[in-house]
Amino acid sequence: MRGRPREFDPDDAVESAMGVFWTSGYHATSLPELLEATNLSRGSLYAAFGDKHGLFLRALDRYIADSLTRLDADLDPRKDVLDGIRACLARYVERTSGAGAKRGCLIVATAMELGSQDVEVEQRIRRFFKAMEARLTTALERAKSERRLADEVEPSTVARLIMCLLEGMRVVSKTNADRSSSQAVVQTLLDRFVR
Amino acid sequence: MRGRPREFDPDDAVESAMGVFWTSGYHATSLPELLEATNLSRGSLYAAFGDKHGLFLRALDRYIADSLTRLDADLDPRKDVLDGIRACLARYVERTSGAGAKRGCLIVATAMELGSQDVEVEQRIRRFFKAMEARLTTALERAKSERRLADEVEPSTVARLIMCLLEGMRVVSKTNADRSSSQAVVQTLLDRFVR
DNA sequence: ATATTTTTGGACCAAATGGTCGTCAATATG
DNA sequence: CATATTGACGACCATTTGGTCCAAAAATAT
Repeated sequence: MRGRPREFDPDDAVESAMGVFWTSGYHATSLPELLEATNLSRGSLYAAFGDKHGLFLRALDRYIADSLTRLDADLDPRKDVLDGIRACLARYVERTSGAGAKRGCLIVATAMELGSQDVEVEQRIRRFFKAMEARLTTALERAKSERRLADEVEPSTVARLIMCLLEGMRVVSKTNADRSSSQAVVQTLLDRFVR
Repeated sequence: MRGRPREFDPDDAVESAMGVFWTSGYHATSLPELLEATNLSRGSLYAAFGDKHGLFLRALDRYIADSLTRLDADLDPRKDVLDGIRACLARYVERTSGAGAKRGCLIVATAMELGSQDVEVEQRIRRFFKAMEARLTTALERAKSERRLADEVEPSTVARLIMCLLEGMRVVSKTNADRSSSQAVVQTLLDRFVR
């Protein structure tokens, strides 16, 4: 290609921007903050991403992709199902304790801040939850077929229950990052639904 | 009292403001929007509430008070415990379906938007969750003493589990307000924890 | 070496932001 | 009635907002 090559890596910029949006939310993040975090000038940023909203979408997409990647790693079909589910829950327990908990979750925050006002965002959030629910459902169906899930219970319903529970933990732990109570909740859940 | 009397009811103004914050969030709500919703002039609003932040705190306090009032009504100690818990859950199912679901929950939205950056807000949110958890715990202890709660299970842990689940439902239903799945989740929960 | 293409950085902009203040109106008190 | 006190209103303000644009620089292809 002709012309002067880019001096920055767009993916790095997206990652930096993601960090700012993550800690501050969309509206509370200003252009100057974004510029400082990404080390870009206004011109470069707008040329590369269109506008603040475009950059946010990129950041959100990245966050979602990362989340699903971790989920897939935890629920790897080659592993023992229950180990996978436990790993997944354990990860959320970690994420809802200590300093990390205060940072919250970009998806949850975005769902609440823009979920019903920005169609592009709404679509992404909905897809994420659908994807997460689907992965959990698959895992639970596997558990069920191995007779390791409680009998009377439907995998898809439990999947949604777990998803809501985990996301709710992220909300509550924003102002109360108590590890042990998250731990206890997850343990109780497992006790009642799994064998 | 001396001087010209107020022409507006501050509580009405707070309620109107609450509505705007509820649908748009703190940062996305502008002064002009607040002025239109409350029918106040800038001068009056600032004289009565200090600033945008002060008005928001009042609105949040009101929302919290309303929520706890409803919770207390549902979990009325004079009623059958399980009926109370069921009523409480049913209320959340209602709130997470249809148009109302898209509006979300001011507490959850505020927790995510300001929870870790605004100490006054953080305090209020934390207190709310503590209060909600405490009420649920009390109800569940009553259920336990009546042997209507699953045996191996601890009321305080189940209380937190339910709270997280309900708040998580509010998050997920922001972009997927499917009544029947909320219904099924709640039913499954009851099936596994209650007799 | 030159022409071409693209990036860069920041000056610049209009609009919107939250917030203040002075003037006038309405009531209570003497 | 006169005065003191408070409220209402909107003009006004400094700052910040997201966004545009252009001149200079830089790097490639010819």
